[in-house]
Amino acid sequence: MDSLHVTFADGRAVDVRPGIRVVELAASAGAKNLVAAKIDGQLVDLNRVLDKDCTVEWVAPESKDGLEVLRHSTAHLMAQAVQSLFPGTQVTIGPTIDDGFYYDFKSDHVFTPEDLESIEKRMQELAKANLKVTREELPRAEAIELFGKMGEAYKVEIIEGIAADTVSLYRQGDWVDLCRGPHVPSTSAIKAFKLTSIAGAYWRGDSRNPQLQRIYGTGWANKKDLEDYLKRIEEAKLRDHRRLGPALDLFSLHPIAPGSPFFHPKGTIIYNILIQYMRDLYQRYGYSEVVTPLIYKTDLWKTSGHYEAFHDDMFLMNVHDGEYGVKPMNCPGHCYLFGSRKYSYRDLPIRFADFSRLHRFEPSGVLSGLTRVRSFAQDDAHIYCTPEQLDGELEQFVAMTKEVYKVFGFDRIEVTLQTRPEKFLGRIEFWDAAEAGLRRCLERSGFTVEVLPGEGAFYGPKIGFDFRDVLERSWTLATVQIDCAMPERFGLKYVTSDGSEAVPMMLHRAVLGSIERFIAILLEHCAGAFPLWLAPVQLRVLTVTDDHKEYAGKVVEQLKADGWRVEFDGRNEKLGFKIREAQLAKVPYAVVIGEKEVAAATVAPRRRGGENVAPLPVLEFANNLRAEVAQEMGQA
RNA sequence: GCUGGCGUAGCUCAACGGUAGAGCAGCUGAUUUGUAAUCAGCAGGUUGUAGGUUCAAGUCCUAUCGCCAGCUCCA
Repeated sequence: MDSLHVTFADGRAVDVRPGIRVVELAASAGAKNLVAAKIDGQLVDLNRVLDKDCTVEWVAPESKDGLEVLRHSTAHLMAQAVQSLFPGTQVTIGPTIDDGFYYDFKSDHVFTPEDLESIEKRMQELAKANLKVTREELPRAEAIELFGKMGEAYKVEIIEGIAADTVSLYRQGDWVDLCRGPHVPSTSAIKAFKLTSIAGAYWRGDSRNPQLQRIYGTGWANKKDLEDYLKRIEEAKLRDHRRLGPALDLFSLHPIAPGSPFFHPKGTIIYNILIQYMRDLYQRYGYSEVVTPLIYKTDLWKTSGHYEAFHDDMFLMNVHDGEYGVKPMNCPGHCYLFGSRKYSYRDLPIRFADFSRLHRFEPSGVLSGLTRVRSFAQDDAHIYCTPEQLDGELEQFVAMTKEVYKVFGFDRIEVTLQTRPEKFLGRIEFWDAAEAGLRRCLERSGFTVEVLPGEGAFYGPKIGFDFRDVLERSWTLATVQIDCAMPERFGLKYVTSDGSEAVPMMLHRAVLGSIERFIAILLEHCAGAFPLWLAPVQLRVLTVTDDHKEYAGKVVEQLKADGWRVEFDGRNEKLGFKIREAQLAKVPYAVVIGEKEVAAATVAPRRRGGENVAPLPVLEFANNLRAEVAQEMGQA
């Protein structure tokens, strides 16, 4: 065979000599500005040699694959820079992540923010030096010897874990790293990057292992994309609930109670509306709300299994006659409630809803605004049902979740199925049945699902509905979990149709998740501009001059009597100033009252954002508001 | 909890080891104003806290609390 048949992505085909390198093929095909190629669907270096008929697809730096390659190569460039500046530093792993990359190092030197600047500078020099990036393959044993000689203990450990006979190395200049690749053909292809932060990270992600130093960076195809990204991050910070919440006077945090938010009057309005919204849904979905104790003797959690698994995360206290604990979750209490009387299969399902405040002693390092707190409430409920009712209950939960998220406009949901962890309670056959039930439910739900093996709770598998905050961090809001342990541990029974006793199925579920976390995500989702039905202040009545205060006062009373949350701004200020303040406070409507409105007995509403509504009588305005709320809540 | 960074007025930020300052917010007064900032004046601080070094500490050191980024964990 003296020629190879190459087919391009656009359908064109050429015959080329065997042994041609991809980069030469690109040149002859007129393809420019490439970082890699896909041969038969597999991402490869441009220096790869062609030895058989194949299809070829070019990978531009801006493409998803291109950025992946580029960022990976940038991570290598960073590692090279770090090792040249700080001899003795060992490299470990350096993968790409969303928008960038990181590399974990073991070094006696402690990296500082100033170091990032010098590392960046060295990276730029190395990029400019246009070092050829070359791939070579080495037998496993030789690679182990090579990295062993270099003092790269972590790399040796990685290679020892690789099953293949040969491993691939990448060289650029005098620097070499173990890597699967592919990489850019030369360091000069790396044009736009920035090192962003330093953090600690455990080797292989295990806190029992040595802690490494991780340097994060972001990398892009060109300077403009980099600038755009940095700008996007800056803008996202403006939507951060930790900034917006206090600025809008919704909540605050004080060192006197770390991780335990104070909700101000305006934040409390939102808090209570969310709970009321769930209560209304509960009415429709057949839940029964209960109120249960906050503090229990620790025997409760010894029975449930939480004491052993959760001990360090609980607020415990010794009081007079023994050890008590503040509840970190509602389930054990609900089990007592369920067990306190005899239920028949005819009573099931029983759905106990509970908005109790929960306390968990989270490690100080994980506390963050409202997303990770030590004191919170959930729209929590536990469902006790027969095995036959399981699928129906799961289906109902998914329907409820979909209904809720539609109202809030949450569409970027990531659904995960989290299965049995290494440490678990209960019988394996329960777990298998439970996981099968969750899988059936998800298959019918239409969601794209990611399975996270071993990530389930210690008492059962779960489905998580995750959302991202403005900084792209993922948080679980809704969750449904099947309990494979607690009903049995608490000796729960119900009477079946044949008069015998059986252990009920138990589900844990929340739609909003923690109210605190939900408010955080909601706040960032709408950038503080809450929809009318949720806005803590829905209307602000503004006077043009003092002459209009009397009529405006009557309008305020009328609107309040009609159930609206109204503020009155009758200050001696210019209208423009008051409008500006209402706008900055993100009040949905500024209701302007001047001479014309007094004369015509109307109001002149201005929507948040600037749109003016034609003046109309107060009651008519209120009717329009009612219609707007109904539409927001999907009841129109 | 671990690693690193940061704590100055209500907020955003200044201040070489040498008298803690500005803008906004607040208060007082003037101005009576039509859809995103009227003007003037006043007040505001044990520089997170506790030690230490120094003639002198917001600045240097130690401890501690909190916050931020990430890791481990998690609604």
